[in-house]
Amino acid sequence: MALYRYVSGREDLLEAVVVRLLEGLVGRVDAARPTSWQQYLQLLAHEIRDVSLRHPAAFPLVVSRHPATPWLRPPLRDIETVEHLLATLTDHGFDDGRAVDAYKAFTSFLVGYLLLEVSMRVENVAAVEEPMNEGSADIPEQDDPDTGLYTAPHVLRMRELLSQDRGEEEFEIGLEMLLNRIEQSVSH
Amino acid sequence: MALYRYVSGREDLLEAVVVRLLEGLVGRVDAARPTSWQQYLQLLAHEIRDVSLRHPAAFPLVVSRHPATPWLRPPLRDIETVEHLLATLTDHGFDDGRAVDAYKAFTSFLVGYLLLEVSMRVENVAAVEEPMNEGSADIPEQDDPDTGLYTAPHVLRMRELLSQDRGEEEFEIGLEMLLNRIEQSVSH
DNA sequence: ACCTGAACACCGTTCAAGT
DNA sequence: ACCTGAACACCGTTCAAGT
Repeated sequence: MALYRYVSGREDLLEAVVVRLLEGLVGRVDAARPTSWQQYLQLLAHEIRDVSLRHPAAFPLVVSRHPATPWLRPPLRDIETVEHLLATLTDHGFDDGRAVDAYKAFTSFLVGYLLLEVSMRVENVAAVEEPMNEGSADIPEQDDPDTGLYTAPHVLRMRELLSQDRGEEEFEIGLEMLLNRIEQSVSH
Repeated sequence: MALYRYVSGREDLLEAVVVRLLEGLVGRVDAARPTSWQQYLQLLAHEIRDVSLRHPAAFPLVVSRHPATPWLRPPLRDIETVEHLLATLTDHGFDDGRAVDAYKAFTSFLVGYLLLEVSMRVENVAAVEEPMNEGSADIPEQDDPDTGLYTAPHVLRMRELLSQDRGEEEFEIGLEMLLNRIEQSVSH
């Protein structure tokens, strides 16, 4: 209860966690002195990915909490960060429309990749930490051959590939593709 | 309390909601008799987008609930749907590796775009429906010029563009780009 | 077969007392 | 200035009674 001296309640506490996770982000990107907008976005993307990997259980908060205003998009949830991003793109010759488009595509990309990457890890961690809170009875054990997999030969065959974690590679490829797309849009 | 006759508890209830939202999806895609894998993925993507737009408040559940097994990725959370997708890609000449890559990229794309699109709508709806549960005191009104925006000229200038909802277009463009990328990977 | 009141555990929050 | 016990409201869940 002592926490109530520092935060106004549960919501405020969670908000503070999110702020804490993201603080210093822009500063670290700046410190690396990127020379192109591509490098800038790449650095920023990796900083955020690092956050998500360091705090896999908390990262969903960053993504799912409502930002202060509806036009700020997770995981770039604060004005300072967005200002910095838009300013950087503008400096590199983006007009307003392309800059905003790039911001939106960039945030969607980050949410899509990082949320799924992180949720995979959290599930496994949680499964180990809490020893079956309600048993695996609710969720049918679908890797048990007689509950459904035998009617799903493709899934069965590709199971190894599906559970393989190539997060790093996939992230890199997706990011590269995104940058290419933005590059094309910026040169008409 | 009468619900406890039908579901085993809160978790089970939420799971049932998710199942309900997604049911019939594969069937509707099938009914449209897609002739290429591109068309198949496009139909599937639009079906899921329709779900998210019809149920913006419930859609985050689809995305954030742990699927039955860690190698199933939201929003394609059940074996039948994934089997159908993998089978379709295989039929169209994908090897296992590319099929799985396509599945992963496809789900990441859907999560990224739809979660952000939907969260924008929910916030506005919620803001209207519940008349200020804790006042706007916690969240500093950042569109008020003297709380931060005056130090963020780019954000201020692009504000209209940022809050514009071009969900449909953005989704279409992103999907097109994704399909192109998969196409390239499939032809080496 | 289905619903419901009362009770319980649990969690977020408040407040009056403690140091 | 900071922490804490007791109390309260609220929610998920159970169970014994109701029809």
